[in-house]
Amino acid sequence: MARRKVSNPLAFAVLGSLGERPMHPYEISTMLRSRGKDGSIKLNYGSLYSVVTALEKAGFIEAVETVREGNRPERTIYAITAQGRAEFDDWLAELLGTPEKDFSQLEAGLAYLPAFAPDRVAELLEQRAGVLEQEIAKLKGMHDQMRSQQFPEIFWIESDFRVALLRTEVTYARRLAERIRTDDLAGTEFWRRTHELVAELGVQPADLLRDPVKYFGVDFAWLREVPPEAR
Amino acid sequence: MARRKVSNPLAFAVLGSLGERPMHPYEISTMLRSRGKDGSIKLNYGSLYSVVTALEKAGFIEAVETVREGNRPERTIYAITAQGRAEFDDWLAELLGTPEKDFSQLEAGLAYLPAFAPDRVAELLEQRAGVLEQEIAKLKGMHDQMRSQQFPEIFWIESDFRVALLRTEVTYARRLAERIRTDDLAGTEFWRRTHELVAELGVQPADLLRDPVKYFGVDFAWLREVPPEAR
DNA sequence: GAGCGAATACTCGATTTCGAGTAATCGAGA
DNA sequence: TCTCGATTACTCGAAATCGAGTATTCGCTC
Repeated sequence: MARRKVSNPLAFAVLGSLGERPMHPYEISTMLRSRGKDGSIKLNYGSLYSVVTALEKAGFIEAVETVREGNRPERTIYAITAQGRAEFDDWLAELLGTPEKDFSQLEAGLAYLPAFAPDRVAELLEQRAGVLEQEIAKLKGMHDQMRSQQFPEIFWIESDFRVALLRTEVTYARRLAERIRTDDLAGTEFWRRTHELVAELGVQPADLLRDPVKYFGVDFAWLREVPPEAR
Repeated sequence: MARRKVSNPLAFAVLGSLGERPMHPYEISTMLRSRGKDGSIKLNYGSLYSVVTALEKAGFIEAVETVREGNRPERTIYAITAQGRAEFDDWLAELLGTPEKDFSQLEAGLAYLPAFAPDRVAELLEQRAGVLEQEIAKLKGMHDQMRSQQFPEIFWIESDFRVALLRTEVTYARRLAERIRTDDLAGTEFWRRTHELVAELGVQPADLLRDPVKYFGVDFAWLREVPPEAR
């Protein structure tokens, strides 16, 4: 069985919301949106309702009332249980205290950099940096406004952290693009040459590495260190 | 229909791997592991085989051969198709050039900070920072070794980026813990007091905000700016 | 040469996740 | 008063995800 009975982060948000007061699912979703928490925790309706059902089955929340207004669908109001509070407590402690691997899309892309020619990569990275900068500016605008309203920082600290991550990404992307363009990145010449040869001779990159002396005029020491299964 | 026919990042890695040469699925998995790409792209067997099937159905890869060695299960060897190459190309360009929102667990945790008392939060954040520092040290050790072998940096750049992200997280966590402890974070006193009152009086946090003058002796200007659905 | 742990190469089915679709109501303007 | 877009409140089924389980073989030691 999975570590948590309901492991979707949205379930964590549901527990957190119901910890404040009983609500019906749709109300949880609007509250999350209006507080901007949907920027930190992925919210979608399909997941919301299935997660609520799962939390109920696990005994973390319970239906306390169903009301019907006019001809609208019934709204079931849920409240958190004692086990639910314990689960939320444990979960928050884990989220804060125990880092678990996040997978970022840029990381995935970087893992396959050699597939593109250096200049193409540099261009794309600069494009990314530009978009991210706009995103940062937007967030900073919101922060300035909240700060000017004396709105306590704890209520939007996650967004501030987000800015820190985005800044790191922008800086990294810009810097990497620069290093690629100036051949400062160790091995860029080899990388560049590989793509030239592939374009000129129509061979596969793997062929080039099978006979480096022929194609590059040198034997790469590091090639000998690569275990066969990574070839 | 989803933007991509097969959207799991592992599918991207499969396309990237088969772009080098034809392989059978298990071989892809061992190669990803030995190259450490499984640190950047989540790899698990269940997903691997279903993703390979989906890629085949979409025409991005095709079975070229099935071999059987001894009594072992048959291994089906797949190769990438022209459409598959186009898809990989498009996908990599998107991963690099177009940022898409990543959700980090710390961000999710920070979104619910007010639920814990300030000191508890500071403690957990410092615990997190400690663990992350070990992780960073491990990665840096690997990088030093690869650098000393002259192993081209493009082949492990994603891991270097990972270190940049982890560093940001450590710095942020340490700094935030410090700001909480020293009441430098705007609103920390209010936050601290809230938890004291909840502990002393046994009331709900929401009740305190319903009559701030009574509990805090002041009226919070920012409270009036909070729209009712965020209450 | 028997025993055993690691590696090989998957399979399976139970959850989870998703997001488009639906259907009613409300409010603003023509 | 009629219309039309936005909001409310959810449903549904297809697709994705997962990770534990299985069965074989290899290499090593005792």
